[in-house]
Amino acid sequence: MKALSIKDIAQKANVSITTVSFIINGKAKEKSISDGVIEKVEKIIEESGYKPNQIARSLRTGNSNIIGLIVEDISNSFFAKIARLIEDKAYKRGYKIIYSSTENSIEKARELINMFKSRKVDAYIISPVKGLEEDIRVLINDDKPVILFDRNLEDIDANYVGANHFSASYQSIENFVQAGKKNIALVTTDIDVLQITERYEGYKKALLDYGLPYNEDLVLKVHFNQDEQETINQIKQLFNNDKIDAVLFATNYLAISGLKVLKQIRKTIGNDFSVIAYDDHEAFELHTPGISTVQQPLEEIAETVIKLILSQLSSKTKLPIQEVIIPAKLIIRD
Amino acid sequence: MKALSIKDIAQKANVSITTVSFIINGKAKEKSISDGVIEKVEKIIEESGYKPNQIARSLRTGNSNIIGLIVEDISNSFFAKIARLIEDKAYKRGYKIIYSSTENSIEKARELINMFKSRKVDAYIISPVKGLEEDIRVLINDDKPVILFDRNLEDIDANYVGANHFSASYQSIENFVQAGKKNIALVTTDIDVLQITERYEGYKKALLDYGLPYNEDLVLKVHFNQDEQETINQIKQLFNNDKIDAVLFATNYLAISGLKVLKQIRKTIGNDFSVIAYDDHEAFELHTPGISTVQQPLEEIAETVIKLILSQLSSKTKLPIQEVIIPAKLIIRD
DNA sequence: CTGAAAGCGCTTACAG
DNA sequence: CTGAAAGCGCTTACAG
Repeated sequence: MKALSIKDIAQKANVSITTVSFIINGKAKEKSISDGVIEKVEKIIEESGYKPNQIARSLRTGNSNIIGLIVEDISNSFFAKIARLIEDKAYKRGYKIIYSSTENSIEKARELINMFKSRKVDAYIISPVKGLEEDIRVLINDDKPVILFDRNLEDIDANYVGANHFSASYQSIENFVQAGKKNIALVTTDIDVLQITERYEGYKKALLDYGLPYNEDLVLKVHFNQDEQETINQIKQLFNNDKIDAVLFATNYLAISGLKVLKQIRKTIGNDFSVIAYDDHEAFELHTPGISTVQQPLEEIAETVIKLILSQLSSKTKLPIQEVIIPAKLIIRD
Repeated sequence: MKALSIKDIAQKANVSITTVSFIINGKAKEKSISDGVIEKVEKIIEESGYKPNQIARSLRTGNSNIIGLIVEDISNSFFAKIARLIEDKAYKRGYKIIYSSTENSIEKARELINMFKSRKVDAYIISPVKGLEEDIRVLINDDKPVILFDRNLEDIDANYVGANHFSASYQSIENFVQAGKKNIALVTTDIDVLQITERYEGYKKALLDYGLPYNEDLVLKVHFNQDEQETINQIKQLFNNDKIDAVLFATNYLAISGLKVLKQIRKTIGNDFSVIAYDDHEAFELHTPGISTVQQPLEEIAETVIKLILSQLSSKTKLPIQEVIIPAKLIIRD
């Protein structure tokens, strides 16, 4: 059973495929097709269940009504939630999203961009890895709308939407200091991307401003791709230092590993030991006591990304580059 | 800057596009192209960075090397994890995955199938909603490989991979009974899909087998699409009944709502009150005390799905329908 | 050993 | 008010 084509519809209606095409694309009025013909063709399309072949349309027009979304890991709840919000919003505007995970690998990211390119996606939303600058530049030179989100790249002039990681991290430390904490640890990763280094800078700057010494022994940078067990071991070792009275986890999955450690070594979170996690997670609200978190405004990020993409998609001329920095919110729980 | 086409490569190499096409598709030997020509063309392709236009290829061949994955909600960690595993495995075999969420709406599911159809995906992996039977039947009649997973549909003969929900639910209740529980509650949803009704049936059968009465007041069926606050209120009301000494939550998000209630009403989980949650979640391991869960073997489900899809994709003839039921595991924590 | 040509299903500039 | 025809970039049956 072969699918119907525009030719079949044209034959059934006794008109040319040109006429059918105009009607399908809402250009009937503009091309002054008579009302009778419009009605007849629409009825036949309706009855036959004909759906235009999008592949053929893409080949001809060079676009696809598809936006490519590249994230680090779709199974991370931060990305899963952002993806879902972006999908919803794009869908309402007639765009579909296809997404894929880079797993923080340049090669995989590059392959994904190539795949999207050869599928002629109309625009790219990318949570990039370092080293991808050149590939992104090529897309931009090609006049493809590109929005980076979550993490920016230093050597590139691209649209960007993300939270103010430096200031969120700074505020977290400030909060600890005001509660009288003296030995504040940071658990972060060794990936060299801005949204992580900014959290580190915020940590350092806050210590400096409040006259606390920076102590290397209190900073743990775990290797990005390592086993969780390895991470757990390293955190356990860090927590051997019982001077530590507060800790900021730079990502939600590090915080989860950290909480597992605390459970294992039976250290309780309370007045003597405070925790803040970067990026919320359902486990944090449920935890006893509740875990304070830095919350990025997911809804606002998704909305801004889609708005920027759509305005670029509908604009004939190249729009100026925009960087939108959205404040993150510190939620204190106990 | 227009992208290169096969024509450009043919011109540069002074051969026909037929020759280039054969070389790209690894048919050079079979078509006995001379080694010199192969080398020359491959060098030009390499140097120019030429990538074949997949859209054109799809239009011509009618397939796409893309598998469509339709889930209920990609931001649910069960689906996010399955999606990621399937993506990895498919990727290694040269297939890309595009995924999208139905949000349990027949209309959205139907639109997604149509979108995938018009994009000529090669195969479908679907976590279906009831009412989609006819649409799925059309795909199967069209000789498209289709695998349902997580939940099966009653009136349809399709390949299926999923956990044994009845027996997992039965075992959970058995576990409660053996611990001496008498008033075991069930919190589930009102969606009418097999994987949910089977959990309900398992609950009832276990009570029956162990001589416990079935008490309607102990079963809460919350409405699928309602606000979480509403769910929380209903669970709170259920827990007013302080005879209840154990509760099985039929999904992980219901369990999360339930744990929030327990925290609010300051009821502690322990000897007097036991909890089991269906589908694991990071929050459960971290919870104090740890929450026992029914774990579906994600890895095995993903692997089986991909295997079935690939064997259908590579088989010329229609393969017999297979239903693979994989046991779920009850993990007891405290 | 290699190529000319048809055709996949559309859109659109041009013609009348 | 409507249609014939070119062309998007490929693959492949056929011919030599």
